[in-house]
Amino acid sequence: MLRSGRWFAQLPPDFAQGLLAMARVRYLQAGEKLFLREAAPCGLYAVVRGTIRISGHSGEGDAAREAVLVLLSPPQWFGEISVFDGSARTHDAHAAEACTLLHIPHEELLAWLARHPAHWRDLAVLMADKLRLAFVSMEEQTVLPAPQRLARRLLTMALSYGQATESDRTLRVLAVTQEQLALMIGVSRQTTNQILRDFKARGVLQAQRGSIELLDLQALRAECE
Amino acid sequence: MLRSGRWFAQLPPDFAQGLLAMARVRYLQAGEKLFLREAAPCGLYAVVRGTIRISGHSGEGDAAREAVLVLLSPPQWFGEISVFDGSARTHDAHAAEACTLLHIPHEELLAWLARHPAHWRDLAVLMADKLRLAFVSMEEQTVLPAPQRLARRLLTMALSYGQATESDRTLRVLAVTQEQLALMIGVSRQTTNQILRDFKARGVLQAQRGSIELLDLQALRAECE
DNA sequence: TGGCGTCTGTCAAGTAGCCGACACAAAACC
DNA sequence: GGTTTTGTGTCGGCTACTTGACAGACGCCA
Repeated sequence: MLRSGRWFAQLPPDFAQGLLAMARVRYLQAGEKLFLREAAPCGLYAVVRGTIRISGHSGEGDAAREAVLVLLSPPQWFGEISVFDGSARTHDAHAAEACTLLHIPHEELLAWLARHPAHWRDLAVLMADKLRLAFVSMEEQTVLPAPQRLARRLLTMALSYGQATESDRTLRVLAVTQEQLALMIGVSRQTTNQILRDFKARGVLQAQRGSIELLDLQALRAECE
Repeated sequence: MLRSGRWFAQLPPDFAQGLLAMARVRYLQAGEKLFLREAAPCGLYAVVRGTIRISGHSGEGDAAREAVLVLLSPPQWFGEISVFDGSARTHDAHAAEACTLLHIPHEELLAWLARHPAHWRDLAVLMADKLRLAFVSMEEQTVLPAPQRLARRLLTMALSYGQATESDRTLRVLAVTQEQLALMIGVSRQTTNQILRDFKARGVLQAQRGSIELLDLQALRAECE
């Protein structure tokens, strides 16, 4: 399963083995929290089953506006920033649904890397991938209107944010509510609903309760303009 | 000068020395290009004097919409993503004004790091800083209205995107046109102008042709809400 | 089985920010 | 020195999106 992820598949075998040897399996129930913003580094994670929601809450108190950064599904790895700089977590991580994770504890990983320093670079490649994605996403956010943003986000999610190696591993059904989708692309739920209705009318996708089924990836790509 | 940057100042001395030993000085005229999106990796850079504009152009042809990602001033380092993954550049880099840069060539840097693999981590910390900034920026972009976004961006630029170590090194005058500012925060030039007028009326800042002078950082912080 | 909470669909009213247009000033270029 | 270019200030009309409100549908749980 993990081997289907682009990053993990391209790791040197000894690093991949090392990671697996240090890994502990961790189960989360739907809604359970993994860590919160400002928390101390606790290591690296991989999603094996289920979905993790990475989000940030900006407004304090009752006027709290939440922004969902990303929904991580297998075989995504995450949590590496804190491994590098030892600083606090940037976001909250919650289980969007029941999850199975691999957890590589912080101290153990540091100790291992101290013995194999060349592999710092391999771990950094994971961060480089994310930085590239972040740049693309920032640019889209500033220049594209909502419908294109939504189309692109759906496409990116279907391709597991670029981590799916084989094209046949694209997800046809995305487990996401319209509300979460709205928070990701930064528009209201109502607008998201309108755009989806539009796409549905053109046979691009179909909406079920709590999930979206992509019917025509080619058409979706066309919607991105 | 470089030592006033947070990242460089915290580097282990041998890495800092190594970087300087490999560095070549490079001069750019205003408007000259350094590299373009899709270009092959050419190494790591540091701004010593002047300003580099990092931007992306999305629309092809005449309907080209440009998004300015960031304006880099001393003592910023950039270009490290391609060093890690060897892939193409994510953005265009142009000299916004006449610049002096340090350039550490790609192959040379790789060779040096091969001899000192533990320093891959130190270089990665630079990327970690940027990823944190990118996350914050993405969140702001989705949840905050334009005036707050503008206020925060001005503040971040004044603090050299978190790379200024001493607080007295904050820039009071930002060399940026309203057009560029608009492209950075993703609103029209007209709207940017309105918001600036508002800030000016409250004594937060003062606008000259091609630059903005921050008069009251505390008040600016208040505008961020 | 019924009840409640969450997700979805849709409307009407309000508004933030866009676009095109134009005037003016400072700089740059002969 | 005059001409052109580039940046700034400002207006009015228009659209996309927001907010708030409500109703129906599905799923979970007592």
